[in-house]
Amino acid sequence: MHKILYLEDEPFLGQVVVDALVDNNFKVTWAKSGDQALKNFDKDTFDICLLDVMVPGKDGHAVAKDIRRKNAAIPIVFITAKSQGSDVVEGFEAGGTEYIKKPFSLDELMARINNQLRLSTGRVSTDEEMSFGKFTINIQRLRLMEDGVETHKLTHRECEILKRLVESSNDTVERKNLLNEVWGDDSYYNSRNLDVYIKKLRNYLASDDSVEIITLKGLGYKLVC
Amino acid sequence: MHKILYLEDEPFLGQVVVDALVDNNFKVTWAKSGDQALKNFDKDTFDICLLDVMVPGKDGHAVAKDIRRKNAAIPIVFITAKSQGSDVVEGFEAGGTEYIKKPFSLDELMARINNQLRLSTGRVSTDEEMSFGKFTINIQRLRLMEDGVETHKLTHRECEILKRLVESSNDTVERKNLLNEVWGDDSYYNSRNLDVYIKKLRNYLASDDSVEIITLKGLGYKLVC
DNA sequence: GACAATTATGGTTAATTATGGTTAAGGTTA
DNA sequence: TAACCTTAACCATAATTAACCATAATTGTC
Repeated sequence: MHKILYLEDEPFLGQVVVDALVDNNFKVTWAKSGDQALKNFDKDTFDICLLDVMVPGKDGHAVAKDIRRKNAAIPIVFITAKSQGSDVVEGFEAGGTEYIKKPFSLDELMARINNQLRLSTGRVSTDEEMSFGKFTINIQRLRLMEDGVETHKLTHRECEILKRLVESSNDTVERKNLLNEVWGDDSYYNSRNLDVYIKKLRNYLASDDSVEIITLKGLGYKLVC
Repeated sequence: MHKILYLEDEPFLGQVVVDALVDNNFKVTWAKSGDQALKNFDKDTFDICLLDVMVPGKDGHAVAKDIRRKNAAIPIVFITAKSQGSDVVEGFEAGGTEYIKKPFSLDELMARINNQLRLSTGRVSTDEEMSFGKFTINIQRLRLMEDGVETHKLTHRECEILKRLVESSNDTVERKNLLNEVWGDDSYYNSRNLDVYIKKLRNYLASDDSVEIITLKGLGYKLVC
């Protein structure tokens, strides 16, 4: 989960953006003035800043300059109503890394923020792989391999669940946690759904006796290997 | 890649413009005085000159006259704060082929420079390019290259979608975001339409096994490489 | 505490629904 | 007209829901 510092004085727009950010799994600190933004920046650590330029008092550009002095690397995204070139230039001078003009769609906003985060964290791809028993799963490509040979393509649900079990291998994964992480809620139907996926995964893993998904009835599952 | 000679004495603006030029694939020589610009012009060969008129000492117009004497064809673009007609006339007399008034946006600047290059050499050059696996896409020219060799022309839609996937490579692009960004709405028909484009892109990318467009059913796509 | 009765939970398989894949036929526009 | 985009029709598969079965956990009774 990424932490974002958001500077916006308009309550309506601010609430809409905050909601969108939260939906997209950000931890949001919403500052309503430049001074408040800087105070928050000192108190906590953030992954990215989203600053509206036109706020009363210390504006977004001024805030950015201060932030940039303290942190040379953090991505700073500006929101502006002005669409003049000079404003963009000023923004880049202030240390901004991206610019969004009002009006913007929430999708566009999220795309730009994610893009900046990716750029800042280094865009290394690293095929993420995890091994257990004679199996290896490739998270990026949704593949299950046995002794290095691909045996199954996984669907993204299958992969999510298996990944979660492997992460905690030889340790219990609580059913309700699994449900909440994969589906976002632990309703009855999703619970039945999970049963179906566990069955599928057990079939995939049947060829290695040393690997088992153990049921802890009333609690959860444990992948032993 | 085109070589550009840039005369500018203001360090802030200069750095912003240099960064933008580099981002757009130019090799930049940044001179901070008229004399230095002329020295550089003699030492190297350039495809275009970008001269701020108002610099101390030998100004942009004077530099242009000298350059024009040595090279009758090279495009010269002036940057000026003055917006008076007389200044423009003087610029053209000095051999300038284009004029940009401060304040300007970087987009506008790039557009004018590209325009001049196109006029002078018959081909554009900023060429925003993105690479992944053994592929490179050229956004302006709508080309897909494999190991530097053009293999496909892309249509506008194909390019937009591929660009979006590459921007977020190894990360999920949600279907609804993709639809909203490319078509502006995520109606049923556009959704079927997207399927068709994904199919086309997969065909284009089939020759490199390390590059894949992964489907996350119910969620979106992910280009892994 | 032993035991069956009951209940809760998960297993298994199949049916249903939603989503995406594929190919081709219409439209549009330069 | 050719290139491109959109729509359509049909197919394939993933995700979900349903129905029924099995068993562990709990409860009640002696």
